[in-house]
Amino acid sequence: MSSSKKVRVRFAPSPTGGLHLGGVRTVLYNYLFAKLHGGEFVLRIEDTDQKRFVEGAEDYIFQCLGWCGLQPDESPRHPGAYGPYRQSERKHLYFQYAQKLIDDGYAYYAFDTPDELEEMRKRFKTSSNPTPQYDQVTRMQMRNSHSLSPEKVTELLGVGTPYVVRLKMPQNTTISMVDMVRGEVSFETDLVDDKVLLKADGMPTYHLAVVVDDYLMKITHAFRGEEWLPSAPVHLLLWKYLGWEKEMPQWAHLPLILKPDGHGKLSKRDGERLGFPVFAMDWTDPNTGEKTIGFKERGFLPEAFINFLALLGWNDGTEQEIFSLDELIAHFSMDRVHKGGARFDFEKAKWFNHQYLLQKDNESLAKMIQPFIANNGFSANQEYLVKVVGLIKERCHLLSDFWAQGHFFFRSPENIDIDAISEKWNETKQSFFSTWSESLANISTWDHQNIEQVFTRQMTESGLKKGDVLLPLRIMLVGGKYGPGVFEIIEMIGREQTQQRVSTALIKLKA
RNA sequence: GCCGCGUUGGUCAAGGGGUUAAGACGCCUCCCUUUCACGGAGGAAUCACGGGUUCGAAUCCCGUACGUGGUACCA
Repeated sequence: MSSSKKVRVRFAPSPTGGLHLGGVRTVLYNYLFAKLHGGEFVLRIEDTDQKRFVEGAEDYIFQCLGWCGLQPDESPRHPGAYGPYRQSERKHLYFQYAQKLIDDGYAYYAFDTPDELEEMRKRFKTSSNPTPQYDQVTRMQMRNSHSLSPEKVTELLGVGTPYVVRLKMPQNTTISMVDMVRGEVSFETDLVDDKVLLKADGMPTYHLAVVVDDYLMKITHAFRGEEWLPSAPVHLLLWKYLGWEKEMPQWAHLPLILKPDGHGKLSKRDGERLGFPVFAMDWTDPNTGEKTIGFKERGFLPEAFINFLALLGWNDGTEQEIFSLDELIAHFSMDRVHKGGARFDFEKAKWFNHQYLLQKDNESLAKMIQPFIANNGFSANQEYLVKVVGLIKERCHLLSDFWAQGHFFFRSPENIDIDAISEKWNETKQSFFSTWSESLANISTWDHQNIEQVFTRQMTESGLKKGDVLLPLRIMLVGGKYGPGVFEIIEMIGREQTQQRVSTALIKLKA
């Protein structure tokens, strides 16, 4: 490890939409690594593709990082000494490096239009080579500063012909590197194409930008998704050609997060299909108006979300699964990151959240569920909510579950599972409930112990057993076979609500 | 197609020549609770396949299969 240099890592998203869970995990690993080594975590915005710019996406990224508690040390909003932090604002920096590569013979001008490229791919396409590349075999048949005479090139440049700059891949060379998670990996240059470095609009592609920026920003460790591994040789070559080989960061290509079922990388469509979030927070596409739900709004605690993500592809070798952020920092190491992709498991994610929910005190939980109750059109004071939380939290996995598990604390149940009691219903029960309900008016001390005592006495007098009446009572009150103790519910919802719900049910049962 | 990377129960995974192959989620059974959940006790379930190397392979090597990623003037 480069011991002398201060550790600097970066997360470099392109602001094109919601922040994917895999992106958050990449941020997390960057963050953990940086903090563990007393380094700096920088956020750089990769907005070199102006066609894909999405309004609000950058702001959204900041919000997500804020919610997760993974604040960058340097970013467009808190610039350090290496700004600007948006590639679009760094546009002027890249040309000189492209020029240097051309001057040194490592890159060249290419004048081919998009149509010509398409034509080439069509022309060389065979069944054994379905996607022909712009490479050493096709290079000389295209219009570029290798195939054209110097005079022609000068002329084309002179009249302002649009051009791109391409990297000239060397022949018959093996390029290898040591990846922090995979060990040594190698590539044959003959199989890599001449990547575009500078686009016709003067913007760099990712390939040039990532190298130039990582160099200029003194990045020491570069972590990214495994999908980048195939283009690693391009980047390796660039570091070398630009003469910065000794400054090159150490790479780590992180395993992908895969769909829970079927094939491929997890996408937001899977979330919609299977009913779970994929983005960190709600994201509304400003162009289509399409809204995608986030972990936050679905009821996750950020600590749980982070903890779950950390363990998806990494573990510290012990049996510990619950880690605070500080513990994660202390225990994290890149060489314990898995090589293989991990399937996303929403059930496990919910389990983590449940663990964190249980750790929270009722006061703070009550505050947190406030918006979820409000979403359903109800509200309650903090004191009441604290009690509700205390009664139902162990049966909630997500903050949003508090409504499903406790809606009856706020209103009469919309539906009553009458079938569950009607079969064994009889006149004795009917009259017992009727008189008991009325007698509620006489209870002086309104607490669940007392209510239960009275209930039990009357029940016995009527010749009934708990098994006969407890379930019916529960269903009258909450609507179904779930929830905390019935007498605690009665204490909470009060005399009138109880009487009302019982009488409503009694009418239905009689009919 | 080609190239890269990968492969331990359904899922996350420990284990890196000799283990009864951990643990967690989920699932099932039982206990607790006359609901559900929590909690407790159990259970089913795994080294992709084929060849080597070795006294001995989940562990090392080779091949195959499968998965996954890439193959853009997108990142």
